[in-house]
Amino acid sequence: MTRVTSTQVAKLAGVSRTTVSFVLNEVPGMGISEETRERVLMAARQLGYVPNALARSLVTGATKTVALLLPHGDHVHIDVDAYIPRFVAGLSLTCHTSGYKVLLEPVAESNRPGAFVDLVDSGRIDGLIVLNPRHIDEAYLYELAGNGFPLVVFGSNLPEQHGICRIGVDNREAARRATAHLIGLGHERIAHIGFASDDYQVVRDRLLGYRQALEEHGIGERAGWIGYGNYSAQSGYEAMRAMLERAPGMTALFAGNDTIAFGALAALREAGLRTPEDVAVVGYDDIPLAAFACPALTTMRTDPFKEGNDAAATLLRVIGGGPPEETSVMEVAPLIVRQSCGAHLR
Amino acid sequence: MTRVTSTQVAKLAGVSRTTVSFVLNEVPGMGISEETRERVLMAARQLGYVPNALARSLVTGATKTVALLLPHGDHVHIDVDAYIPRFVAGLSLTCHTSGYKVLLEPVAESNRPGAFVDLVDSGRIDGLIVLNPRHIDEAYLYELAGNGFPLVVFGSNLPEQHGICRIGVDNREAARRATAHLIGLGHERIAHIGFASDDYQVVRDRLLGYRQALEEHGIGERAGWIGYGNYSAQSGYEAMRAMLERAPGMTALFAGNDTIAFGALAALREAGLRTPEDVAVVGYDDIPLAAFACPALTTMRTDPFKEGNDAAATLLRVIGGGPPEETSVMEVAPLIVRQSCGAHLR
DNA sequence: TTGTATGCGTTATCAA
DNA sequence: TTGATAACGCATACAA
Repeated sequence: MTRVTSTQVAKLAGVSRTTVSFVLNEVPGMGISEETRERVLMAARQLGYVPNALARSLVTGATKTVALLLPHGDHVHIDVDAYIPRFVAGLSLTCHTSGYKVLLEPVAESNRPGAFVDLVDSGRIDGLIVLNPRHIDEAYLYELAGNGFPLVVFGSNLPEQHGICRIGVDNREAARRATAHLIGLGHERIAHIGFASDDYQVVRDRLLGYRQALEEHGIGERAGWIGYGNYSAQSGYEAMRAMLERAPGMTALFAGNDTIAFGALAALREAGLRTPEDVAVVGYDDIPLAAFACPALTTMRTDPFKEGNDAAATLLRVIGGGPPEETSVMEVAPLIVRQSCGAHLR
Repeated sequence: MTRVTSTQVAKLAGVSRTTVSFVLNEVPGMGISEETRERVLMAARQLGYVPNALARSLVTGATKTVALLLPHGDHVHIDVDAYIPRFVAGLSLTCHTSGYKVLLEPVAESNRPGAFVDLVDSGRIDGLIVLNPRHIDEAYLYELAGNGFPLVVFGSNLPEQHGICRIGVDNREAARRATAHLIGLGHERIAHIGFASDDYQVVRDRLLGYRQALEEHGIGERAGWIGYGNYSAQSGYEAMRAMLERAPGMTALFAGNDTIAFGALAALREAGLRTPEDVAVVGYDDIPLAAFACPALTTMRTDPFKEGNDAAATLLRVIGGGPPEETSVMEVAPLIVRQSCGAHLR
C-alpha cells in the first residue's frame, strides 16, 4: 500500500506542491500556464495520484461525509422491515450523486442516550440524518441543532421549538385515513395491531390515527382489539392469534405495517376466517410484496425511496448553508386498494 | 460548532498536549502521576473533549472505517431483495462492536469499472468488503489485493490465484440440492426462473446448480422452462406468466429467490393452478415472509446476518494483520420444507 | 515525570 | 506565474 502524495507529483512535474494543489483543484484566477497545467496533470495521472481525503478534510473542515442514524441496529429490525432498506437506498443515491459518502450508524436499543454525539464531535461527518429517533435521544438532538450542526430528523414529530430541521409524513393522518377507509366500507368492529415499543413517535402516531378515526365516527374503542407486535410478520401472526382468542368478532384489521399484515393474514387463514369476507385487512407501507400477498393487500402507500431522497437533499441543503426550514411535512401517499379489504359490507 | 482540541484540555489541566495524549490514550509505561492523570481526565470531561478522528487517522494511518461495496446501488435492487439489508445488519454489528465505522458504497450498474479504487487510494478506509462483485470490477480487486490492501470478497467464485480473501456459500451446490429435492419428490418437469443479469457470479451459480441436478438425474433441459427476472416479485410474476403461455405443463418450479417465488405463486394462482398440487414451488433465501406466503414457501435457507458477521470478522482479522486465509466456503444451509412443494408425487 | 519538536498530507496565505 | 511557509489536530521520538 504505497501511497502517492502531492509531493511526489510536484517532484515529477518539476513544480511545487502549491502549484499541484492549484492545478488539481482548479483554483480560479491563479493564472497557471497551460504548459505547467499539462505537466502537473500528466504527472498526477502517471503516478495515479489521489489526494488524501483525511488531510484535505483536516484543513478544509469538510469531510464530505454524512451519517445515517438508524433505530434498532439489532437485526430484529432491519431483518424484517422492508421500509428502511429502501429509505437507505434513496438517501444513499442522493448523497453519492452530490459527492457525499454515507456512514451507517445503527442505534441499538442498548445504546446509551446520545451516543452519536461523539461521532459528531470527532469531526468525522458534516451532517446527520436521524431516522425515527428514540425519545431518550431527543435532548441530544436539540443540543446538536442548537450548536448549529446540520441535522435532519426524519419521521418524528418533535416539538417545533428547538430549531431542528424535521421532515416526514404525517403518520397519524395516514393511519386515520386507512382506518376511515374501513369505516367507509361499513366496518365498525375494527382491530389494530401496532408496535409494542413506543420509544418511537411514528409508532405511536399510527395508533393515534386509528383512534382518531374511530372517535370521529363515534365508534367506541375496544381494548381487546388492540394488539402489539414488533416489526415482524411472526409477531403479527402471534398478535392476531392472541386477539382471536381473547376477543374474536372483529370484521376488519388495520395493521401497523405490511409485514405484520402478512402475519395476520396467515393467522386468519389458519383460524378458518376468510379475507376479506370475514375480516378485511389494511396494511401500511405498500412493500413490494404487498401486491403478492393473498389476497393482495390493501395498504397505505409510502415511498421510502423518495423519502430518503428528500431527507438527504434537505440535509445537503443545510450543510450548504441553506435556510434550515424547520418543518416540512410530505404529502400523505394514497391508499392502495387491492383485494384484502373487499367491498362495502352490504 | 466550536470544537474542543487537546490544546484546550492541556491548558485547562495545566499540562502539555503530550501529557493529555498520554493520559487519554492510556499509553503504558509513561509513569504519569495519578494526580495529573485525574486533572487531565477532569479537564477533558469538563470540556467535553473528543479527539478529532481525522487528525488522529492522519498520523496513525488507521481510519477505523471499512467500506461495503454493494452491487446494484440503484434502488431496483435494495428495493426488493431482502437479502442485502440483513447482510448489512450483520456486518454492521460486527464492525461496530470492534469499533469500526461502516461506509456504504453502492455500485450502480453505470459505475465505471474500478470506481471504488479511488476510495481506497484516498485513504478513507482500512479495508473493503465486496458483496457479489461485478465481473468488470474483478481486475481492480486483484490489483488491490496484490497491493496488500485488506479485502474480503463475499459471494463470488473468483479464481483462486489472485490472493484475494474470499468467503461465501456454494450457491451452485445449494441450488442443486433445492432442485434435487423436487426431483426426489418425483418431479421431472421442473422450471426455473433466475436472474436476467449474469454480471454476477452467484446469479449464474444457481442456474448451474439447477442444470447439474437435472443432468445428474438424466433429465433433459427444456429451454422454455427457463425464465428470467430481476430480483423482484413483479418480475417473477411476469416471468411465470410468460412461461405458462409459451411452455405450460411444468409440475414444479425452482425460483432464483423468494421474492421471485412470491410473484410466481401469484401468477400460478391467477392461472388457476394450485400450489403444490399442480405446480410445486421452491424458493431461495428463506426471507422472513417466506413462511407467510400461501402456501408457505419451501426454500433454501440462507443466513445473511451470519454471513455479514463472518465477512466482517474475516476482514477485521486481515486488517489486524492476520493470515489472509484465501478461501472459506460456508456450509450450505438446510432446505426449509414447508407446504409449497407438497408431498411425493405418487 | 513532563515538555519540545517534528511529521502526517493537505490547503491557503503571502511574498517574490 | 510560482514557491516558501504556516496552519489543521493529533501522536510520538527524544530531550530535560
